Amino acid sequence: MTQAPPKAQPENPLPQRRPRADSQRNEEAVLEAAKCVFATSGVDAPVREIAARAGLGIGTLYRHFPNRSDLIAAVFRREVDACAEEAQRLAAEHPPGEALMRWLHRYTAFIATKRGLAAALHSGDPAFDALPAYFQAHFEPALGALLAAATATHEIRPDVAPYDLLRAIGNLSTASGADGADHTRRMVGLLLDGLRYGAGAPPPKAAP
Amino acid sequence: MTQAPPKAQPENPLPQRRPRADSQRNEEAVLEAAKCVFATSGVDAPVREIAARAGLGIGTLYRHFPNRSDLIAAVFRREVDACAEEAQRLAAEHPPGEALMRWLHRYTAFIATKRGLAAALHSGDPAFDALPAYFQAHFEPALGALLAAATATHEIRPDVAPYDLLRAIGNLSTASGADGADHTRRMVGLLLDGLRYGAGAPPPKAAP
DNA sequence: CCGATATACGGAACACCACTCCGCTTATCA
DNA sequence: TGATAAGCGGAGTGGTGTTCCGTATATCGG
Repeated sequence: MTQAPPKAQPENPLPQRRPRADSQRNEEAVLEAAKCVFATSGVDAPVREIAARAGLGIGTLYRHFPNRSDLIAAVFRREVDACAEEAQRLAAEHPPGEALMRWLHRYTAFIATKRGLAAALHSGDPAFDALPAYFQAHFEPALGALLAAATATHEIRPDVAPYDLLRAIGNLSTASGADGADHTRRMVGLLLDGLRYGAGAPPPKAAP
Repeated sequence: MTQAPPKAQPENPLPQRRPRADSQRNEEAVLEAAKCVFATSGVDAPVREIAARAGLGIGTLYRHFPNRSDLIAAVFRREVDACAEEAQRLAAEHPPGEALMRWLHRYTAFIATKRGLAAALHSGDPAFDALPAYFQAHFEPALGALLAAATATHEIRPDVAPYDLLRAIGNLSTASGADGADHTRRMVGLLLDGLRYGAGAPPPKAAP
């Protein structure tokens, strides 16, 4: 009597049906729409606006992201992934020094779009708790590889840790106000010149 | 015909009646209530909560502060005033070195309550535009006087600018996370020890 | 190929927010 | 001590994030 009937019991622990294709497509559409809306209107943009841009109902959006902060966190992770992957691509397509410089500018652009998000990070919402670790786990190896390659060719000095550089650029980018963007660009440029300052020797092979 | 009637025209440019006593009392009550509510619930606390704590209607609150950000800015200015005034009080009641250290800890406490506000400052709301200047205009002379006095008695090194110290403590206080408060306290302590490091000589009179 | 059914969709409805409006109250002053 | 302008209170407005549930549809056993 306490046993389940012989059949017609849906297996709870292992749902067998593969996820619906439209569901995956819609989640993708929401993320893409949210990325655009956050970029243009900031992270405080209404959820309805995102749903509208994705061409979906609000209910659908909330099915995929139970609340606003989950959506913000998902978009953030997605952009971290994209930026970190670009490090590999740049390393494959350019010489080490140039790949490094290109990526650091790419990273600066990434940080620049995260002004509002930095504030949200300190809001205490548990959805954001894991983001700093995610950030570090992806960017530190990405930059580490670029730095190692550029160090090996003596294009940059060898004594700069990836994490320090990530943080320094992040902090420089918090400068805001009238000429905030300009000030950031100049200061980051100065920092990157500093990277090249103590290099061993410009050409690939030159050792006494 | 186009002229005004000979009398009974209220003078527009110079309102003669002195402001009503209850109005001043209520404005004061709103500021005090807002200070408490912001401290306990953060700057995102509902306006209704502040009005309720002040024992007033919402309309009354909005009569004094046309919108939320005006109220936040007013509370901020008020706390800046209180903290800056305390510098004078401490200078009068303690020897220069101790007055300086006590005030810097007071300032650190002030900064600690401004986590959410720092985010609001970058929100683009024009009500906050003048706050950084207000901040600097009050704190720089306050700290400058304390530093000068402590430098004169050789209790601290003479080469630290007030503005740098204010900013450094502010930036150290942005460290958040698991042990954010603790980390801030340790780092600020270290910074203040650094202040004493290069002093000329401990006692007031000792010159070779 | 074709129902059966779990899964996903859509948007009306809800709770809460900042902010407005206007009839009523009250402090000020002649 | 009125007359009257200034101030007060809170219901109302418009907009937000989030929930709920009837409807539509992709998947899969037959």
